[in-house]
Order: sequence, then structure tokens, then C-alpha cells
Amino acid sequence: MTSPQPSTVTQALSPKGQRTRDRLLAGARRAFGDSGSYVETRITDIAKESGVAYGSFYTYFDSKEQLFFELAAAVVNEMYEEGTSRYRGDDPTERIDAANRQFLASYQAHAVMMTIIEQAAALYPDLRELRRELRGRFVERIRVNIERWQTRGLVESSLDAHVTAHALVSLTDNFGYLWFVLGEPFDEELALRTISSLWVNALGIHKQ
Amino acid sequence: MTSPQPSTVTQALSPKGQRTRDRLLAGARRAFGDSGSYVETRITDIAKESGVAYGSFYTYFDSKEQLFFELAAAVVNEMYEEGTSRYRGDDPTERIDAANRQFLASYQAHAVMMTIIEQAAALYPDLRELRRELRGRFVERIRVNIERWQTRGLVESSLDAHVTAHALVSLTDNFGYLWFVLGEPFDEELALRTISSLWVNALGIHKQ
Amino acid sequence: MTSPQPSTVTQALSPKGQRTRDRLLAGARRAFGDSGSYVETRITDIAKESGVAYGSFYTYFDSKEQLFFELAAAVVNEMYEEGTSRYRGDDPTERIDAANRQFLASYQAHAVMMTIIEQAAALYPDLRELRRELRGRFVERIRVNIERWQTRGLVESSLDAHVTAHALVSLTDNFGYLWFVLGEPFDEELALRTISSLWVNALGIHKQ
Amino acid sequence: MTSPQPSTVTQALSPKGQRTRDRLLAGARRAFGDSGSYVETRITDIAKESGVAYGSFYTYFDSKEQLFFELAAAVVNEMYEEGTSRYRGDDPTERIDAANRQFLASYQAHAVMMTIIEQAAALYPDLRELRRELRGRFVERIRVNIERWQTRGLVESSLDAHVTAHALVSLTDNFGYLWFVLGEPFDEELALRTISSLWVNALGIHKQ
DNA sequence: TATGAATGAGCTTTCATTCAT
DNA sequence: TATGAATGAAAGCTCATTCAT
Repeated sequence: MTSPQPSTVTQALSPKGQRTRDRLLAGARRAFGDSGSYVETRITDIAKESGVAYGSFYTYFDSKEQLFFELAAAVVNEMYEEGTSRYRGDDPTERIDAANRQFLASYQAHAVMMTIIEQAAALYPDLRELRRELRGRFVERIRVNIERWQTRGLVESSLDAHVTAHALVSLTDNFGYLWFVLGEPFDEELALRTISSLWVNALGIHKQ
Repeated sequence: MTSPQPSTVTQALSPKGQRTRDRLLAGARRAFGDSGSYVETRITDIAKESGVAYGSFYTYFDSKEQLFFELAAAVVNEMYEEGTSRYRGDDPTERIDAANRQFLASYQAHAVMMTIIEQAAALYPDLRELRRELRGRFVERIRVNIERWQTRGLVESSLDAHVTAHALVSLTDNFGYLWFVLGEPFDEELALRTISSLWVNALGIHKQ
Repeated sequence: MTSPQPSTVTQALSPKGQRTRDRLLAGARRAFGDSGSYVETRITDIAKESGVAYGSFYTYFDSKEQLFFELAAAVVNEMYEEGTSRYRGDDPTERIDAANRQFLASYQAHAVMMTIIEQAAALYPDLRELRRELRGRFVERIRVNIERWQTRGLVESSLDAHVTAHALVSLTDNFGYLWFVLGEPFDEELALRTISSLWVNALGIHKQ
Repeated sequence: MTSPQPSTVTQALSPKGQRTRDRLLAGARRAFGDSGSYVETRITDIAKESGVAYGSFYTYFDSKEQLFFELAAAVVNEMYEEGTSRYRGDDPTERIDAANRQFLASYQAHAVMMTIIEQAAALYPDLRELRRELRGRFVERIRVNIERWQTRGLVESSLDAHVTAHALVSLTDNFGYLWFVLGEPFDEELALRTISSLWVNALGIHKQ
């Protein structure tokens, strides 16, 4: 099985066409969400959920695979947007806390799609690439901050910023998976505070 | 789709039958490993890889699902066994380092099966349970240690041991996924040392 | 499957409409010619080749079938026109030679459409009728000549003119198929001369 | 559309498998015969006619195309076998007459399949090749005879044996098509005698 | 037990035709 | 008339599961 390129250039569509295409994407998101599984969501389900005829699916997408790539990219982008901390202050501790809270809230909102993306990633190597890309963007943002903080003496300089950023993203990312997908129960406030403490400690930030 | 109980009690099999059954499990592991995907591995592939007739599969297993559950449980057990630190000393720092190294080595060895289990988990809720169980055993071991270390004043007592254990397992677990499944490249020694440092820092252990 | 009557009476069309209709027929001929197959030529292909909107096809034709019937009739007529010997002399030998050369040249020009008509004839019995009609016109012309030549003592009178005309048309027709459709290679001049000799011999015409 | 190689080597099949395969080929022949069309005969029809489950078709053939190639080759072989003159005498006139009668009888028996092969030939170039091959075998046999007769002074030596053989085969072949497929009515005895006379005349054989 | 052929539900995809604009 | 999006019936193919030997 090969992986299709996500259609980067969406060719000119009539307004009506664009609307149907959008309905299909939205319907697909619901359909995937309902079944909770990439393989078990049929084109029929997507069409039905979109209120569109079966055949119309193929007017806009070559295959389920192609649609899913586009959808996955959109979700991943949304998560990235939502994960951008709205906290603009200078204090690392508060910044970390704000970011983690935002990320986990976003994870909760997109938990099902994230699971499905994970599942599909086992099928399509290209999707793994997408997954790495998303991570990469988060990680990069964090790496830059770590280095800045290291320069300012706020973070232990012996830590490798790149590995550290990856590892801390892993911590929060996988904790979100555990919490919202696997369904491990946690006390919300306790969990959030602990996660942030672990980041702060791990980086060697001295609480003020 | 419902999830079958893994057949906990294997009923009396002749020695020959037991051998065929084992060959099927071993062959299945190779077949899943080769294709890297639960859905794309056919019963034919498993039978062929096992050197067993197509139809014999159903003499020993009710379905592909049932076999997979048993296989997944076995893999998960192996990982747990391998993840049991052979370091028996008392120093937390060394203990953590040894455990992380062992866990990640084990992850690398089982990376493909772990991905497939992840994929199948999206299909069968029961598998998610299994996944949580494995995690739970690791986490429990770590939680016990953390609490012991907290009692001895080696670890910050303000941290919740349960959440902390989960979060740190997430860190290592997901880092393994990133490294060995998504294929993010890391310098081995740097990565391992950094991971361990982050654990030690996070727990507030004072390096000696 | 039933066969539609070719619309013999084209109802009143505006001049613009007539032009679009003609473009569709011309475009269809090109489209069929390009694909070389009735079933594999899509309405889209025809519309695209005609520079006409998809839906407009159905403004002028009820179905692909109907258009094809009209097109086939046109092609068949053209072949008949082209097959009408421009040689006006009285010598049977020269007349036969001229007719064969013209027919085979015409066959070559229309080879692809002839194959497609053959293919479609298997789908629509009415098309077989059309095929027989074309043949019938050629055959009739030849039968008349044979009888005339028999009256004048130029052709063996023991031959049945009807069967003979059919058989000789078969000879040339199928030779054209072999040559231009199946692609059997022949030296052009040798082939043409031999064909004519065979006709002349077969009819028992004494070369002068 | 590409044309598959007819599976030249039928790999070892169990006797039961061989039987099912044969039933499919026989059933397909009936199904094609009933519908009279390659494209309109569905795999379902073939399976039903063979008294075999739908899926079993794919146990033995990759596609309708592949089965058809094998079937077409078989029919073509049968025609060749049946077309081998059982007349073993030395008289050209009688030999020609016997061969034409046999060929046309055989054509009548296989008329429907021949039409379908013709239709499919428009779809698959490889089938055209097969068609040419069959012709080639007939033609070759006739060419050899013509040359032999030329050596013995029985046939006009100015005729090119290769082109002549092809042209005469065309005559009989296409006459068969006209008669048995297009359904042009002929008096049997008159037609057969005329055809033979035309061959004899065309070759310049002196009736004894 | 072992074997592998047989089964058929289920899914994807195509495309002639309809229809709203 | 012209347009091209929408429709959905068909058809091909796959593969987990059953079953006769």
C-alpha cells in the first residue's frame, strides 16, 4: 500500500462545489469521530453523515485515504493553533503551566481524531511524517524557549535543548493520550499542577 | 464490533496440537512484524509464515482478533519482564538510568508490535484495556519507588506519586515511540543521558 | 438492452444548436478514434473533445448509444460514397481494380471506427443490421455488374451472382480488416494487384 | 487498459480444484454465449452458470479478462482442429471443397464465441494478436498447398501464395461471419458450391 | 487434526444520466 | 441553451470464516 500525496493544490472549485467539499470534510470528521476508527469508517458513512450522495464523494476525493490526509492535516493545524500559548508574560513557570493547560484542553477536544490519526499512521508512512511534523513544530517552539532560558541562566545549561524539548512534549502528549483516550481517570487540577511541576523541576527552574 | 475475551484457559491440547498452536503464534508475530499493520496482515500470511495449513488456523483460534489478543498480551508481558531493572542497588539515580535504558532497548526490540497494538487498540476497546494494564504495572512499580524515596527524603514530597509515575512513564514511553516508530533520529548516548537527567530533576533528586 | 432508433428526423434546432450538435458528433468521432473502443469512451471524453459542457450532451442526444448510431451511419455512408468507383470505363478488370483500391484506401482511413462499430455491434443488434445494410449496398452494386458482365459473356454464367458478390465483398472487406486493423503487414502494390487478380480469376474474366 | 498474459503455466491444482476450474471455463462459455457480449457478461453470471460461488471465481482467475483469454485460445484451437480437412486425397478441387465445408460448419458451431472474441479484440490488443495467430495457422496450411500446386503446375504461378492464402481465408472467414453472425440468409448448398468455385477459379485451377 | 477449496457479505470505485442554476 | 455538480445503481475484487475430505 502506498500513500497518496495530500492534494496540495486544490484546484478552482465553484462555490457550490466548495461547499459540498467542505460538507464532506465536516461530515467525515463526524463519521470518524462516531466510529472512532479509520478502517471501520466507510465511504458510505461519510457520505451519509455529509448529506451527500455516495458518488459525490468521488467528485472531490480520490479515496478515503486522500480525504483523511487532508482532514488529519487540518486537525493537526488546529491543535497547533490552539496550543499557542496566549500567556505572553516572561515567567517560565507560568508560561509552562499555561501552555500545558492549553495543550491538554486541546488534546481532550481532539482526542478521538488523534487516536484515529495514530491508527492510520500505522497504515500510511506518510501520516507518520505528518505526525512528526506536528510534533516538530511544538518541539521547536519549546526548544527555542529552553535555549533562551538557558542563556538567561534560568534553565540548567547542561541539558540538551533538543532532546529535552522532545522528551517534555512526549510527557504531556502521552499523558493526554492516557487521560483522554485510554481513559485513565485523574483529578484534573492535581494532574495539571503535577505536570507543570515536573516540567519546571526537570528543567531545573528555580521557583520564585 | 465486540471484543472477544482472550482465551485464558487453553483447553487440553495434544502435544502436537500445542506445537502447532505455538507455531501459529510465532508465525503471526513474524507476519504482523513484516506487514507492520494489523488490518493488512491476512490469515493466509499468518498460516504461510507458520508453515501451517490455512484451515488449521481455526482449529486453534476463533478469529484473527482472538489470536492477536493473545499475542499482544504475550508481547506486553515480555516487555514488562525485560523492563524489570536488573540493577539491584539503592541509588535512585542509577536505578532510574538503568530502568530507562532497559525500557528503551526493549521498546526498540518490540517497536513494530507496539505500533500494531496501538493500531488495533483503535479497533478493539478491550485492547486499550490491555494497554492500560501494562502501563499500570510499570507505573505501579515506579509509584512504589517514588513513595519509598519520598519517605526517605530523596524525592520532593509535594509531588503526587501516582500522577508523577504516570507522567514519567509517558515521557519515556512516548519518547520510545518517537525514536523507534516515528523514526526521529537521536544520538543514542545523549538521548539516554538526557532522559535520565530529566527524571532525576523532575523528581527533585539531588545528585550526589 | 434495446436499441434506439437513430433519430431520423432532427427536429428544428437553432443555428447555434445545430453547430453544437455537429461539434458533438465530430468530437465523438475523435474521442472514439482515440480510445479505439466503444465502451471505454466516456461521455466526458466526448464532451471534452467537443469543447462542450458535460450536460449539453443530453441536450442533443438521448444517450451514448443514440449518438453512436448516428455516427456509425455517417461513417458507413462516407465509406459507401468513397467506395463508389470513379472509374467510368467499361473494362471489368480495370473497374474491379479501381474499386478495390478505393475501397481499401477508404477502409484504411476508417479502420478504427470500423473496429468500434464491430465491437458495438455485439452490444446492439440494430447495429448489426446497419452493418448488413452497408454491405448490402456494396454487394448490390457488384451483383448488378456481375449480371451485366454475365449477359455480355464476360463472366462465367454458372456462378450465382448474389452469393458471388457477397463472397468477393467478404474477401476485400476482411482483407482490409486483417491489413489495417489486425495489422498484418503486406507489400501494398503486391497486395492490391493480387486481390484484383483473384477477383478477376474468380469471376472467370479473360484477361485481354 | 493493459492485457494480461494468458496464464501459460497452470500451476498444480488438486483434482477438485481442476474440476472447479473446468466448470468455470465451461460455465463462462455458456454465459458468454447466452449474453452474446463480452462486456455484458458479469462475473456473477459466470459463477452462477458454473454453479460455483462468486468468490471461487477469483480462486482460479485474476479477472474476467484472464479467463476470457484462456477461453478464447481454447475456442480458437478447437476451430483449428475441426478445420483440419479429413479429406486426404490429391485433387485440389475436392480438397478445397472439403476444407471450406468443414470450416464453415465449424464457424457456425462457434459463431457466437467468434463474435465475442471480435468484440473483445477491440478492447485488448493481445487478443488481436491471438486472432492473427489463428488466421496465421490456417493461412500457412493453405499457402503451403498453393505452393505445392504451383510447383505441379496446377495453380497459376504468377499469384503470390502468401497474399492469396490470406485473401482466400478472408473470403471464407468473412462469409461465415456474414452468414452465421450477421444472419444473412443463403441457400446452403448453393453457397457452399459457389464459395468453392470461387476458390478454384481464383487459383486458376483447371477443373478436370 | 490437518487441509485447502468454497463461500458470500462487504467495500471501493465508475460513470451514464438527471437536475438545479 | 449551457453548465457541471449530484445521483446511485452496478460491478469488480477481497478475505474472514466455514466445511467437506
